[in-house]
Amino acid sequence: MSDLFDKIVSLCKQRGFIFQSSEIYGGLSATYDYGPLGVELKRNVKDRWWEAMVYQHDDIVGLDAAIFMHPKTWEASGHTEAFNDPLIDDKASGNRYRADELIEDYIRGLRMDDEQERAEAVHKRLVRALNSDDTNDALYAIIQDEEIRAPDSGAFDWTEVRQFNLMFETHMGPLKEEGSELFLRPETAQGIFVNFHNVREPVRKHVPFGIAQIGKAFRNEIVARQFVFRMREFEQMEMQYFVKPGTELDRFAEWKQKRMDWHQSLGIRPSKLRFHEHEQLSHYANAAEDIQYEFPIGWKEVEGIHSRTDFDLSRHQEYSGKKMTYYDPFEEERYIPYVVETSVGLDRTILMLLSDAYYEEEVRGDTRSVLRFHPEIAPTRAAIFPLVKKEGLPEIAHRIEDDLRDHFNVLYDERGSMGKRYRRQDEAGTPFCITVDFDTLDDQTVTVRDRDSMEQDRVAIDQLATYIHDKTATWSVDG
RNA sequence: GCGGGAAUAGCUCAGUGGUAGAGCAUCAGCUUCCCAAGCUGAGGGUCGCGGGUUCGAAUCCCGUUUCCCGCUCCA
Repeated sequence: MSDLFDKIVSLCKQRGFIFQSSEIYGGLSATYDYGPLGVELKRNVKDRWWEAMVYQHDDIVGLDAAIFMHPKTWEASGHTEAFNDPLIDDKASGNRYRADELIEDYIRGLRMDDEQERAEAVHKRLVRALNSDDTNDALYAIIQDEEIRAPDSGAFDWTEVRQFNLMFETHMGPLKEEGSELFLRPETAQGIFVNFHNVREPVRKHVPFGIAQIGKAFRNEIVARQFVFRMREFEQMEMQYFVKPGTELDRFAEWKQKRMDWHQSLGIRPSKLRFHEHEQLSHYANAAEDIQYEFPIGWKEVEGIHSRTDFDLSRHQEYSGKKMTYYDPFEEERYIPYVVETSVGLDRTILMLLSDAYYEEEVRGDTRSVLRFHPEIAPTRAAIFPLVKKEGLPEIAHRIEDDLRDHFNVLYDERGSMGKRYRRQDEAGTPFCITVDFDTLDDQTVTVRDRDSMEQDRVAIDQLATYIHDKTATWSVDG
């Protein structure tokens, strides 16, 4: 783990951004809590995303679907099937296969080669394996004994057969009885798909239009690590854009660019962002690219943009028996819309912002740690200090604090020396520090110190809100 | 999940069988007060948790939890 990453994790704990869940009980794996500063940062990012997606597009509306969904949802989406099976990985290619299907394919191969007896023997063994108490080991033994090779790489280099159960299970109702099993959603997207008509009809939208949602999702990851990068409980910001089949790739290109622009609008350095094309597409996608950020731990995915075809709506139509078609009154045609999805990890975005904003610099032989957040997402917009805590300066500072509260999240601090107070706010990422001094008593002006340049401006008290608004609007990464 | 390493104050760490420490941070007071100034003082740790060995365990042994590194998946 890199030094920089460790420093960010320490700072998060020390300043109250993010810390481990249930720490007094020894912590809970891959689960983190957002403290006072973290929750402000997170809210600001959510607000900014909602503003960019919902308020800036008249063809996108919001939704807040429940975390619990009918179990059939996950059968339709393919999650039940894909994550409740005996899976085996080819170490050579990294591809993952269903162990039982691998063996079935092998049996088909034997039959094609006219080795009927052997095929029958393996088939019997497969049936026994699937009905045994120890299916995984039994399947693994067949693959080993028959020296079944990976279909793509031709390699014979397998992991163990493992039962994957990616979804968290729980029970509806106080009795844990048969048939009451529910899953915590592993993605927010399905809440959008199943509500396609419920949303579209009341808001009278025509295709193309989108539905946006921010919410928690849960995945029982085999390996969940690297701070908030991969958690078992995490938050997604997703938008599903419904389009006419045949137009999806143009929309895909459009959303790719819009989403990249959004990340840059947060103040993220463009050189640290890139697109990354998927090498293999999911069964439901006909185009997929990620937006990656260069974290201190390497290039990692922050957002996925996928052209999901009509897979999801078709499957829900099939499993629910309800029509998921859209009638276009202008073209007078009926079809199941295609979907372009933008899905960004909120916690990953937070980690990206922390990573990108963190700087250490030498100031008069001393090291200054500073989080150079975009002022609009900084947990605290401005801090107000009296130069000394007497001679009436605190009273003036408190009056400024009260005035600015109507505009921004602000904070008052009179403890410690000026230098110390500035440094504290640097580590919290507060972009502006306002100091009431003795001149204020005569001319009603204060100093405003800029977090990034450490330079000060003299500003009239009644101009402070305007000054901060202007500085916020013109802020850029390079200052 | 498998293999390897680690866990001592809010943070970073020292302490290898004999009464728990440092720096930073936090708090109070003084101060000539605009970039972590100085001085004085204070609070805070059953050394991750449980068990064992021992006269005595932060230190040795076992288990467990959490974290880190590799394999893997994704938001």
